[in-house]
Amino acid sequence: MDNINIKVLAKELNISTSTISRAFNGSPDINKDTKEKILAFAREHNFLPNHYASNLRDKKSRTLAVIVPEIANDFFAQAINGIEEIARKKGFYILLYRTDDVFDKEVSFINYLNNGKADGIIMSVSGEANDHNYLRKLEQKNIPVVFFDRVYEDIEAAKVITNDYESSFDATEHLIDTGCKKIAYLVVNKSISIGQVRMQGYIDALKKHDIPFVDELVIDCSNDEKINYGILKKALEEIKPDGIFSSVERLAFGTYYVCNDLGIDIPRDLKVISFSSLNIAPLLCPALSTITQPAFEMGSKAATLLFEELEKKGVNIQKKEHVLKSKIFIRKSSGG
Amino acid sequence: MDNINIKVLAKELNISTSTISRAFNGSPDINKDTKEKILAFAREHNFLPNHYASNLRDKKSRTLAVIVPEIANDFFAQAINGIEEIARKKGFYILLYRTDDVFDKEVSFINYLNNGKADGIIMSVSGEANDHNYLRKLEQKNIPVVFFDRVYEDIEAAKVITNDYESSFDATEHLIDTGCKKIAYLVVNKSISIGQVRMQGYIDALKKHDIPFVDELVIDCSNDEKINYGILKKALEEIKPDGIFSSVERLAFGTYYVCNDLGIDIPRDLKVISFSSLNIAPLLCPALSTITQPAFEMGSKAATLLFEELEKKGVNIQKKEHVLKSKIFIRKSSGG
DNA sequence: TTGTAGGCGTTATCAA
DNA sequence: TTGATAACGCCTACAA
Repeated sequence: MDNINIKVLAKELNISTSTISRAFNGSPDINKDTKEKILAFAREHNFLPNHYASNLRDKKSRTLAVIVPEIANDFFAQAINGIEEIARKKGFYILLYRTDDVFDKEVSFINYLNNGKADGIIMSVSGEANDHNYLRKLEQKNIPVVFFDRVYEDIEAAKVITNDYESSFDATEHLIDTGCKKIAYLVVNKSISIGQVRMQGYIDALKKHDIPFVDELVIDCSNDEKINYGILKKALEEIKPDGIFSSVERLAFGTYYVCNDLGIDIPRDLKVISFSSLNIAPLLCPALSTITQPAFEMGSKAATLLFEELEKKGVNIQKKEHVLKSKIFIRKSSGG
Repeated sequence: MDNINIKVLAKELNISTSTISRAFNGSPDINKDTKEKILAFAREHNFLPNHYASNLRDKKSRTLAVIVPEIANDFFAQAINGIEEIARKKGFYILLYRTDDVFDKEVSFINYLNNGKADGIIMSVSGEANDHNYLRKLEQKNIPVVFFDRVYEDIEAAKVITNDYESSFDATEHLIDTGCKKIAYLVVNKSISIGQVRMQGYIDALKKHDIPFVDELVIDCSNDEKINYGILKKALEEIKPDGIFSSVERLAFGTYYVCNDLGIDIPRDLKVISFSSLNIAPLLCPALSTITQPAFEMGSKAATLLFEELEKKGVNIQKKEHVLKSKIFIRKSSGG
């Protein structure tokens, strides 16, 4: 009995394949003893129904695709945990894909998902918007998508985001309150929606306090640590800001490194606050003030919304933005 | 043309299904023009061959299962990246599963994988060894397994580990060299192999320097931050070690928090070194001395070994331990 | 180079 | 409560 399957089992037990199948699917139409006999025999022979055959019949994979720009990142790792938590309760598994912020990888994976690999998709988008028709194809196939954190505005789907504008406004205002006059905004990709929203909060806070917005203070960085080091060093040396509002955790770390090397004292010479999901922000030198998104909750919320869509029966789910709140933690890096 | 498939395409194009199939599988037995016509038409109608049907035929899923205790953890996140890198090159995708260090979850997932969901498995095991027969079943199904970091000694499989004994010995000796007389060893689960190996390095380093091993200095912690805080606080207050060798990153952080609260000065009163994959260890207060495993490389090595097994043709792959080297970074927390 | 046809392993429908 | 049978969508001998 090498390649065991339902047919072989049926023959061995002198039972039909339908009955075997019923034993595995919690069907009520089966005698208890028969079922037990089948399951016992199956266990003994290490048999389980083949997923691909089942999926082919059911057109269901019980798999969720999760697409994120990076994995080795506190925010995304925690969000994945949140997704997994919900998925697990539903008996679903996670197919994980990392885009490295490369648009083409996102497109190719989405296209790959287009035929049966996953029942639904949860994603934080890679980058700036070009043509999003590759996502629209999913609709035709009834594969729902939920965005979290980084979204495409032009795609109709459930979206889980945080109150980025408000947090950014508050963070910037906090820096102003501590006396900063020249606050730089650090961003990785100015053009993606999240970078823009956060920048708008920054701009409006400046405006409220009659501080002119200076283009030069928007420091556009890359995904490469070394290049960023150069950019940040140059900015700190030449522009000499007295406050930093970083829209991305990594850039705050970069700032720390540069400050260490240049002998700039945080918070005396430079106050820093950053979006960050780092648990040990209090242990940094100095403790980093953070705007912390509820990463885990965002993940679980996104998964919950996805399951609502998957389970809907004719009823239409609200494809709208669901806003969760970030928390601001003032610590020593901004004088707290 | 709602539910499109190879048959529908065939009818539309007046071509047989086999030819359609050939167009998608890089078969040489097809006219170039025919192929182009088919692919163009398919693209236009947003068609791709169904994975489940293909997998069912081929008995291949082009999917790798990755099982880790946690995701929101620098070591595992980096290792997953390494795995993904290789998998991607091979056109494989990642099914991710987190065990939370719960043995039963590991068993249930492995059993789930037993029939077709993945072609191979890369795992860092959850916990102490009980009965590992659930893993042996995979062999029967020709689903290869590669372990990394945390392994089961009694299962024959390729294993990617680091020179833990040596690193632990060196780290402990380093603490001794800086003058520590009373070094505590922090561990989460004494009984799993990795905790034991690291402890042995610690013990042997003590022995070499004629420092008696004291059982009380082995601090066995849990997976719960709060409980650990209590354990560590008690240990630091009552046992008053002058050195800490932590086998797990999290416990070093816990130590930092306790020291902050108790006013214990690192490194003056207490020197600390820890296994850790934290990138920003230099930014901690004080900068943390670390034993850093090559997490990314471990992941990519594990994946490479797995593919060797998957691609083997009759040839037997060496199911042995592959040892990569950790690096020790001496920083301020241990007086560096 | 293309077409025919059988089967991959499962499950739902229908009949018994 | 059980069994026979026809799909699910694809791929690969084999034949043409």
